Amino acid sequence: MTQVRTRMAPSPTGEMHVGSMATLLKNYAFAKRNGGQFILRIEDTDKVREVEGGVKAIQEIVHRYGLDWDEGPGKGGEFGPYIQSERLEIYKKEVQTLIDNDKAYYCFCSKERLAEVKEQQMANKQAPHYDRHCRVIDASEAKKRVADGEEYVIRLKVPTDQEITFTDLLRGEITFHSNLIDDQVLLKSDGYPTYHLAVVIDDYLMKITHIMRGEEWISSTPKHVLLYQAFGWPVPVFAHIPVFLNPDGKGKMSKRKGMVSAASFLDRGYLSEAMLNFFMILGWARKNQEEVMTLEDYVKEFDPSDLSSNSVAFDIKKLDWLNGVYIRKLSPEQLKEKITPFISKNFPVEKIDQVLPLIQERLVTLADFDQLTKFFYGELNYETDLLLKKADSKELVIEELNEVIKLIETLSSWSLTDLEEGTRNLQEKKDWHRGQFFMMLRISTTGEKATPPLFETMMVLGKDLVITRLKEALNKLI
RNA sequence: GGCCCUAUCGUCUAGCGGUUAGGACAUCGGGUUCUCAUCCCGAUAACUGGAGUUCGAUUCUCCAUGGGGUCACCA
Repeated sequence: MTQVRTRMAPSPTGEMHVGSMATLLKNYAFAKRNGGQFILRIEDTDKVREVEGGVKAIQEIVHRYGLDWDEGPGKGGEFGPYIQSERLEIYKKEVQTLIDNDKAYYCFCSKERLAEVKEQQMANKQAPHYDRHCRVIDASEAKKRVADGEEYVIRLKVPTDQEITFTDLLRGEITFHSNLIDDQVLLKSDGYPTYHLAVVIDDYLMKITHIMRGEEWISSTPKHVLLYQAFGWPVPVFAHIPVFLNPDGKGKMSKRKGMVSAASFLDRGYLSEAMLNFFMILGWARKNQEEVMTLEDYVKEFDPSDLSSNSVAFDIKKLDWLNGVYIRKLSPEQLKEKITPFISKNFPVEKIDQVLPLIQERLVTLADFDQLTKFFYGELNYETDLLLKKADSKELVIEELNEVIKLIETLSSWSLTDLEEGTRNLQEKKDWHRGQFFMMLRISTTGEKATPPLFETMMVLGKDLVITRLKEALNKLI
């Protein structure tokens, strides 16, 4: 049994998409499950679209998700370098063997001519494709034109009238007809390889056994198969993973419909563990049907052939639920550490240890912290009418407030039991409507209709602040 | 539009010829409770359609329809 080796090969052209991270997870898990290696390779062959710091950002986001690679940038490995722009000589050498074996040819067509051809084809309602204008150029003539310094690209000489079949782990055999395949550019005029050339060469040289990538690559896979054949290399196992659809189930998940970068979810208060768990259960279910699972569980069970071959909607509601599950699992120390970046500058830090337990089960994302705690500091701003809710009269509320203030001022100690017992006794003795009374207190001390339990909240606020706010409420009424 | 992939509740799925078609999220009820949340209980809700194959099709085959992907010197 040969060693399982998987890889993820992102390009540094922008922030990594959640779909890419989900695919990366699958590659990671499958390699780990089989005791193999997971390789990270940077596909930076598009110098036009590359963004500054992109290579570094890729490594960072993988680490932020709690994952790592066995070989790749920053790690090394015996099949390096793992950054394609550092492998240009390899591609040039390999593509030359293709030329020598008549599997590829030089093309001198200008971009203008290509555009014209395309326009013509569109006008005739034909599918746009390269018209193979340069395919017939004699090899020696081509060599001469290259030597003369004429600009060129190298194209794949796609065979005619041939069926190209490959096996996809999720779907079985997939067949394309070669006549429908374009003579793909392999080497660009700037000397860089295209994705198609580089991916085949690198996957072979890096001994990748299983190629798990997005479904959007299915239609270019026959080109890759042709290349493997042209090189005389064995074809690896393919597993094309379904794409994420927008939460509404319409169309491939895209920037147009919201934030899609893997980093943005973390920045919005989703836990990496919840994100990973979410990726796990989108399009796959473990044997016992349980949905909350650890990376370890997943690695033990994940098999790409069990993946659903249908594209799946990115259901934010389910993610929210999972995130809540993971937040509730956090120890006080873990929660404090993870939520720190989301704490407002105005929040009184000395109260954090008291506040966190009160809001933990109420957090959907870590970013909810502000909304849930803003009444612990700063001015309250609520409609006076709220104080009167369900009350028979304004006078009653005024009486209630006066009595509670008196009670709190004479409390022997500021303790939860004293405060709660005293207040409850007062309510019972006076026979005030319970719901009305407690809601009125909640509004006057927090300005909110929904808060953590009232007495715990008042304890955290402190005696002075509670009295101040009760008096402010009173003032609003008189 | 051509080519390729695909089709079970609103969503993610289990099912791999015979099931009261199961679970999770969401939704809606109810309970616990000072509100919200948590937690517990319950309910609504699905095999896209049509031909075959078969004693029998959600399950196998074909067609239609729907959905998705892809058609660059981008990955």
